[in-house]
Amino acid sequence: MGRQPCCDKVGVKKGPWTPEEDIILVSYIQEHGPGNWRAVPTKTGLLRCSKSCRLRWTNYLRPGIKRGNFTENEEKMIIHLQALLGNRWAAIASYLPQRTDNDIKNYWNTHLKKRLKKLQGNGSYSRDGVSAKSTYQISRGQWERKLQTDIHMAKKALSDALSPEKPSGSAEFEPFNGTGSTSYAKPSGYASSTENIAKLLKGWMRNPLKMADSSEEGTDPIKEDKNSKEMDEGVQSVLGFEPLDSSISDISQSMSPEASLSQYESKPNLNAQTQLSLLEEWLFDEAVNQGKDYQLCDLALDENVNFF
DNA sequence: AATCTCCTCAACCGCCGCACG
DNA sequence: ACGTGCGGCGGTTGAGGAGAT
Repeated sequence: MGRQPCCDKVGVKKGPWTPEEDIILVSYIQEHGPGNWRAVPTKTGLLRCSKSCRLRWTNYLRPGIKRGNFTENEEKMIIHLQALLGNRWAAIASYLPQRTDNDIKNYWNTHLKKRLKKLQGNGSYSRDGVSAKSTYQISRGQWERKLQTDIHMAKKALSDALSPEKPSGSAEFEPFNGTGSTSYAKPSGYASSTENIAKLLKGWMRNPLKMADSSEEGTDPIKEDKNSKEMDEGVQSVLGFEPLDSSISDISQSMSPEASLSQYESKPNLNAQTQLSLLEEWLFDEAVNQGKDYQLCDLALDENVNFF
């Protein structure tokens, strides 16, 4: 009596999702929220495995996802974090809230790994991808422990902030439950985002080529929507600064509260009680050296808790 | 213009950990 | 304490696109 398969292998559709399927899934999640994936195929009539539904949502349809065109800072963060954490893509993705673990994994495998290999050949990088000039006294084990502490503290701070007994200004952005393990309260921000996706998909159905083109150009139609503006404003209110330029904006967007909160079970964020720790300071060192992201780094330093 | 090769990335597979009864 | 089921994660695959010949 082995484990029941997650889905019947017979009659389950595989392969690329169609816009129609996306709409069905998005509509369902808009109404019920993400979670209880096992019920999704039966409730929606989708001939898809529950895992496939979850994956499609988390990697593609979820609001706040940024696609394509990794910025230089994102690349550096990925390289640093990969060196630090290894192939723990979900953990790495927790520091790039707008990127999915799948995206980061793909980007690493297709771009960064090769590039680092080349650089290693030139002697610019050490074996594990960390710049050779950076000799860190702190062991990887210590970093990992501290990272876990960071995440734990962020989770605790967030759950404190969001608990109904302790209303807080930082709870301005209601989380939606990415894990589906608890009941779902539909926040307005999330709902409007999902509406946007539904609109997007409707547009896609009407004019698939045009939509495909725009996505290929790296333009995220969702960003064009007013919800995106709301997100930005939210980011600014949380971060307490206005992005100076596109690179700053990139980072602030990567710290989007919606995206962060959507995975708040595992993602640290820049909430009032959530500190950017030495890790983040370290990650942004190079950007700071390039004269970028001063404000974000300052924030990191201000909020920093000294663990050592 | 046709064919081949390489690259990208969405999606699948299987394992693992956790929650729950 | 144990078994079961679900969700999550990382590795891998393969279809389709882009570029080279």
